[in-house]
Amino acid sequence: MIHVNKRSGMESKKKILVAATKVFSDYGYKGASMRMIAGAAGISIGGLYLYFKNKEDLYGTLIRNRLDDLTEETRETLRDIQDPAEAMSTFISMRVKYARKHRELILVLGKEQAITFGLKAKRKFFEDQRRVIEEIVRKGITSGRFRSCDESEVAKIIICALRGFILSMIVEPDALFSHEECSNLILKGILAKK
Amino acid sequence: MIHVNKRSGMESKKKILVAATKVFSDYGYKGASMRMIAGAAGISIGGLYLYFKNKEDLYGTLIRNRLDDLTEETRETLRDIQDPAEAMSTFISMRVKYARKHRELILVLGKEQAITFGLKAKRKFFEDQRRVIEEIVRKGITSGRFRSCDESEVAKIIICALRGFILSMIVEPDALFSHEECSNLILKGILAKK
DNA sequence: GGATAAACTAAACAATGATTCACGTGAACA
DNA sequence: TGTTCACGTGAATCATTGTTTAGTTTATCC
Repeated sequence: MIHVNKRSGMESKKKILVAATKVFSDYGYKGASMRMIAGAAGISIGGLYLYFKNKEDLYGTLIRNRLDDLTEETRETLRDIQDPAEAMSTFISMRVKYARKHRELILVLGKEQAITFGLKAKRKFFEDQRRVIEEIVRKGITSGRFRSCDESEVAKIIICALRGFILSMIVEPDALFSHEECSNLILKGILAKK
Repeated sequence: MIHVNKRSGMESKKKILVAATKVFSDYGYKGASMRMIAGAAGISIGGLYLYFKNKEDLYGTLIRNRLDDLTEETRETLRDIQDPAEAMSTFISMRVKYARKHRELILVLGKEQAITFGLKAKRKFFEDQRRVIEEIVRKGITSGRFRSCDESEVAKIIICALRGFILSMIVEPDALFSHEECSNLILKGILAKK
C-alpha cells in the first residue's frame, strides 16, 4: 500500500540542503538564486519547489536543522564534565571546532541578520547557549573556582566574545588564533596577578 | 569664473550617503535597491548617478568614509593615555559607544562580508585596530601591569572578542551589557585569584 | 534678456529574479 | 501490460533590478 519511489525524494531533499548551504554561504540570501541552488544540487529549478514551498522556506529549514543539531551536541558533551573551568574550555573549543568544520553555516548565519525568519531560530539558539554558560559560571562561583560576579551578565559577555572569535575566524581565516588562547584569556584575563 | 549652482551638489551627495546608510543597513547590499535609496534621499533615480558611478561605488564610498573617521578618532583619543589598563578600557568603551551611535554602519558592515570591494577597506580597518591594541598590550607587559603573553596573539583575540560584543549589541539590543563589564572580563578574566 | 552649465527628472532598457505550470519519466502495483 | 503517481523538467510569466539617456529646470554670468 505504501508507495515509495526508487528515486527517493529524501535523497534529493538532502542534496538540495547541502547545495543550498554552500550557495547561501557564498552569496548570501539575496545573492543566491534558485537557479544557482538548483544547478549546484544537480536538479531542475522546478524540482526545488517539490520539497520547499519557496526560497524563504528552504533557507529557514536549513538554519533550523543545523542549529538544533549543535545545541543537542553541546548538551551531550558537557553532561559529564564537573570542573567548571574545564567545562568552559570545552564549550569554547567545541564551538570553535564546530565553526571550523561547518564554515558555510556560520557564513550563512552571519550574512543575513535582518531576514526575520532566520532571526527567531538564531535568537533561540543563542539563548540556549547563554543558559549553558550561565550554569557553568554559577557552578564555578559556588565552588570557589571562579571569582564572584553576576553570572548572567558574564554569561552574556562570554557568548558575545565567542561569537566574535568565530566570526573573525571565518571571515579572516589567515588571522588564526588557537582556542586554547581564547579560553586562557577568558579564564585568566590579561592583568598580572598581584 | 567659478560656477557654483545654488542647488549645491554637495548637499545632495550627503543626503544620499545618509539615506544609503539607512537603506543598506535595513536591507543589505543586495536587498537595497537604487530606487529605495533614491526615495529615501528624496531624489530621482537618475540623480544618484550624478554623484556615484554605480551602486558599488556608492556602497564603497560609504564604508571607506566611516571607517577612516573611526580610525582617526581612536588614535586621537588614545594619544595621551599612559596607563595600559586604562587605555584598554577606553579603547573598548570607545568602540562600544561608537557602535551604539552608528548602529546602521555596523549593520551594513556585518551584513556583506562577501562583497569584495567592502572587504578590503574592512580588513585595513581591523588591521589598524589590531595594531593599536598590540601596542597597548606591549606597553602593559613591559610596565609589569599585564601578565606576560604573546602580545600579537592576545591583540587578535581581544579584537575578535570586541567584534563579538559589538555585533551582539547591535543584533540583540535587548541583551545589553555594560562596556565596563566587558573591560573587566578581558582585564581580570573569570578565575578566582589564588 | 540670453546663454551656459550644473542639477535633476522620468521614462525606457536589457538582464535577472522567484515562481508556476503543462508536460515527461519510470518504478510499483493490479 | 497498463495504470498510477511520486518525481522531475524547463520554458513561460511577471515583477524588479541596475543603468542609460533624452529632456527639463534653475542658478549664475555676460
